[in-house]
Amino acid sequence: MADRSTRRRVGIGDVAARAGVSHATVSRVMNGNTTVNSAIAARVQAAAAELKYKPNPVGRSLALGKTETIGIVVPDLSNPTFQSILRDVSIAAARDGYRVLIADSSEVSSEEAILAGEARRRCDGVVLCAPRMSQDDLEELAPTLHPLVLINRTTEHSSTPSLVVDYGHGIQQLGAHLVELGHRRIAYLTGPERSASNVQRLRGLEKFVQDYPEVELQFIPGGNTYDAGNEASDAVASCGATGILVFNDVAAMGLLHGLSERGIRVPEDLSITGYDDMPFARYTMPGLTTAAVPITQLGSLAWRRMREHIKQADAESPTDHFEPHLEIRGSTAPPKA
Amino acid sequence: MADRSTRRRVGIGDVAARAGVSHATVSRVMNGNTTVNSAIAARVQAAAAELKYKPNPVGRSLALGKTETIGIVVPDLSNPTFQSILRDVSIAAARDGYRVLIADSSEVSSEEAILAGEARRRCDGVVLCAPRMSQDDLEELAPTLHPLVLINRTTEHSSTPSLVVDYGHGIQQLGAHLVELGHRRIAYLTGPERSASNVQRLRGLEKFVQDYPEVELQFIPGGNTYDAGNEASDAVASCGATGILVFNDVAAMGLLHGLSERGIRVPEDLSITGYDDMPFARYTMPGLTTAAVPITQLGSLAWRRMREHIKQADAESPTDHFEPHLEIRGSTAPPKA
DNA sequence: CGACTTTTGGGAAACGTTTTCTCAGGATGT
DNA sequence: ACATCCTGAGAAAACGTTTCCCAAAAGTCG
Repeated sequence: MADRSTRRRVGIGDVAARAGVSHATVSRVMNGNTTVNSAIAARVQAAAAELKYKPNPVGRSLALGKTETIGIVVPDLSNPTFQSILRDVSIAAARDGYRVLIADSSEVSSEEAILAGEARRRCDGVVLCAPRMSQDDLEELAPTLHPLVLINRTTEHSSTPSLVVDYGHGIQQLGAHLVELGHRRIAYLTGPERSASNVQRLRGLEKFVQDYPEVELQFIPGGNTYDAGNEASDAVASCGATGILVFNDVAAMGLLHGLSERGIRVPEDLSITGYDDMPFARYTMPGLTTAAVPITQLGSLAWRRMREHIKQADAESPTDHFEPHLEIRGSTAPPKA
Repeated sequence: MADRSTRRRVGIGDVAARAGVSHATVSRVMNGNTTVNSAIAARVQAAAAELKYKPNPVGRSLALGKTETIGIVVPDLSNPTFQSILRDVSIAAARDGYRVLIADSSEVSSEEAILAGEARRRCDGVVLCAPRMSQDDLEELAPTLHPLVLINRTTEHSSTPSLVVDYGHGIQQLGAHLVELGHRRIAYLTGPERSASNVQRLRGLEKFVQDYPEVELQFIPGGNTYDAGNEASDAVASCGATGILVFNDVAAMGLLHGLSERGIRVPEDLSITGYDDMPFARYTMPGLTTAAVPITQLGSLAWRRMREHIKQADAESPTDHFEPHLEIRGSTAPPKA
């Protein structure tokens, strides 16, 4: 079985034998340890090159106690927001020689804790996007996961860096925008009920109605998918509002499509806003007025925080805030007289 | 340093000590080996549970020679096609207890081989999407990567399963669709020059002009991004063609937007087709006529092939073909008289 | 009740590295 | 010429598992 003439991977021992030195020396050379005679080093390099030796990362990880990999837990990889985060984290991490292991919890929040734990065991740290996890579960889980970076969540225990988007503020801006255009009857097409960012939007809307007592705000159950937005079309069409705040761009696009099929024109008959400013938001017709989340900075900053905590367990753990800004496009206009 | 009272992770040894048995027995219990007395097994289970013991996957991987992880190399995670593949592969693999490590080559084809090699060393197999890699490089690389599954590429050496979309056929269908609508002057807005799937489209177009000698086909340099499509707007507007075949949906959407800004109406003034049928293609206004690539089957089938080869190195290696089908929406119509 | 088989669990090797410890030998200083 | 320092490389331990090999215990059969 240990037949080395057959297809066994070339190991450090093979290089050592070929260069006529010990394992240890080969290891030293491969890791740029300078305490080795340059003539021998050259011989080892040559042997390694001839055999095309590459250190086995698993053995390396075991000895070093680190994998140079981080895990990222997302609720749904088909969601553009998480795709974007994943991509940016991955690129930022790659720049520092780290890789990313993905764990898609498929929106099953009970899986998130398990997946995160498994990921953590395989990786040097975890980036956790768990919008639905209860706060209690999060508080319990977080300490076991360090180094940990949270996206859009925070914990009591302050040693975990968080990156949070101020969803409440963004929705207020969108609401204010509609009011300025003259809308008084406004509806919010909600997101997933237990989503943390949906709750933030609801809080923002509470403030919004305080600031503008003249508006009449109603809530229509929605979701965070195209289909959810699309299926809400009838409810939206008959609700009497002239301006619709939709949970996110994806649902807004579903709604946009549904309305167009019903002959309702946007923005002439109804103003629609999205949320996120995902890449395609500008490509709808009309372009979607939305709150732009500066998602690009988010991924790379997440990695920066992660790196700091990997290097130094007690690094500072600030909560980074991201302010969405209004992106006004064609889907909003003054209401019909 | 090996101070076990401080924050060291609980290992198999701790469980063994607590249960009053040896490492070996704990390992047997954890792996469901039935040759262990049920009373002792229960004791071990209890000890493991009390200590919250979870086997260290790195040690496990080293002993077992497998990581239960596969790598996936993609040229660009912001491309919806690869996002989709990644997601589906990830979900399918997760169902069998495998994880996915991502490697984004950022469109740098010289990186692809290196990334793939590194991924392979860390994983039990690699799914490779390398549309730009030269055939020679691919032939040289492929044997070193097994188990390997190729997306949209094939190799001579027949032990590598491939999943290929017949891009040539799809573009012929799109062309035929335009001809049937009455278009005679048609342009192809090309993709990246060295992209394998672009080459396939070009081959398909050769056949297309043979089948329809009456059409006048011209080529306009484009790309695979929104911006590339958008920037080609002027060239497209002034080329005299009435129907435009665009490399993919993303570029088509960029073009659509650019044309709309210039006051050119689609499909009244110009018919546009995309390619891929990405999720948003139906949400543009007008909806994009496109060749739908059955991308969902692709990811899960890729995993199935991978699993077969992980289990059994000499498993069959078929080339799976995917036929795009025409998806006719609002962006195509008869040309102006 | 003894010989022979079967269970069962421990010891030790294996997986492929890195790193500490140790010591040989050359250089240096006096 | 001798003691001392330093350099550099090998031996061995460590990382955390799984699994092979064996011996002891237990069971079976005549």
